[in-house]
Amino acid sequence: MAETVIAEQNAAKAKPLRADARRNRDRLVEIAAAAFAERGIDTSLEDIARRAGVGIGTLYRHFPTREHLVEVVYRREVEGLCAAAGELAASVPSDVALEEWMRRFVDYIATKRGLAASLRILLSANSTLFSDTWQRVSQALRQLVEAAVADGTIRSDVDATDVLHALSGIYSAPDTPEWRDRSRRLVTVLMDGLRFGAGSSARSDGDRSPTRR
Amino acid sequence: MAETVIAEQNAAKAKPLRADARRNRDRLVEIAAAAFAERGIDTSLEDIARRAGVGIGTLYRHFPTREHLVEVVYRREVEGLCAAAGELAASVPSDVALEEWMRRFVDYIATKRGLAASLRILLSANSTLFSDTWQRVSQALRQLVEAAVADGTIRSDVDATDVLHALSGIYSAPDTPEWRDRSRRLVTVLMDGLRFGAGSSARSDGDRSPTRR
DNA sequence: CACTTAAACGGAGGCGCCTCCGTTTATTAG
DNA sequence: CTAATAAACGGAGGCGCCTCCGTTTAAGTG
Repeated sequence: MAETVIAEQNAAKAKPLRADARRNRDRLVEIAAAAFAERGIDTSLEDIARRAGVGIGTLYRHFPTREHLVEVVYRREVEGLCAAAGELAASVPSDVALEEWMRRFVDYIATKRGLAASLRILLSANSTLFSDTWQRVSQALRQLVEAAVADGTIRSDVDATDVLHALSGIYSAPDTPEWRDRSRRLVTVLMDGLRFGAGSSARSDGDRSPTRR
Repeated sequence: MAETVIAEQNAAKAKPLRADARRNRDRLVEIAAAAFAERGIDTSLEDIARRAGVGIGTLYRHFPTREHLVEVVYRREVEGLCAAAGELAASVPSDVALEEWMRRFVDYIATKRGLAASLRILLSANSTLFSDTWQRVSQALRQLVEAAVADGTIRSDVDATDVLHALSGIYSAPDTPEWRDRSRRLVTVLMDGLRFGAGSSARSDGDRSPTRR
């Protein structure tokens, strides 16, 4: 029990996987992600298989244990969040990209709140998973912060680590009903502070920061 | 999931429990202790009920969750170990009592080795349980050490904390096949060291310490 | 195409979990 | 001793877990 889950095979290695297998696997992960988010990490696997329209045997062939499935879903979500950093950076001004990404980060954590206990167990039983995802998130944030500093849209006397520390309060905050709103407000405050000492350029949107909600 | 298990109701409080109920409960704990030791913490609860000659419903009435049952068994065993300290102290010379108790401690840990992972989860999910048992064990050890120091059967420049530290290496040692023997040998070495600087009296058994197996 | 076969599928079945509730029994009052 | 009753019993039943294996199918081969 609680043995470390093997890291997901990074594409193209070992076996290409048959077309139907790939399809079923992807569908399972998708349905599972929705199910976990909606009904918690203890959702019936049989139910997930049913919803995905495959037999329970198929689910177990792809994911030998519940933990395997949870890990894959978790990694996929973290990956999605981090990939959004690149897309945002490419489509909106750097400070807006940073702000929007932090909001999504809050939303992401919000969906994980209910799973806290179970996730903690998973993460402590699988330290690779923990460090992998933490590293990935840091990297995404660094990309955004450095771009914004380079553009002069936020002050230059901060770095990604500072922002990460500022954000980390979000983790430790108690799980109250107003948690999400409070956290989003904190992001706004943080961004105002970051923009405050920014270089001369990029201040065209003088009304964005004070926006509430 | 993983909610803290309520501390066992200390005798005589709340409800005296009907005779048959008390009997069944005791029997369940006893059988469960054997089953956990023998087949691991994941043993089927149905099987435990079966062996105890009661219905599964009875088991669940007494122990609403698997964790409740495990906790009670665990506390009972720690209690037994610690109670042995008093008995030993009353029946054999103080240094022998200390030595024998440490051997039992090693044996006790040995039976818990296989359960390490599950126990860690239980202990981290229930900090009261952890501190309670740790405190209880320390107290038993202190009783023995102080008696032996007072008798002059072991050196007087050590205290229970020192011995506890010396013993704690046992916890961290890797779980190899020869673990038990090595640990027992360490206890012997430790005792020799403790006796070495002892007061004049109690050296009648000059051949006990060097004994190997 | 037809054929082959390794790969993938899926569900029946066995087992354990846990709840619910009709039945039995220890205990107390008379 | 008998009756009353609260407490305890215990197992059937519903559900989920997971394995095993007979059936189906995608993807090469001639």
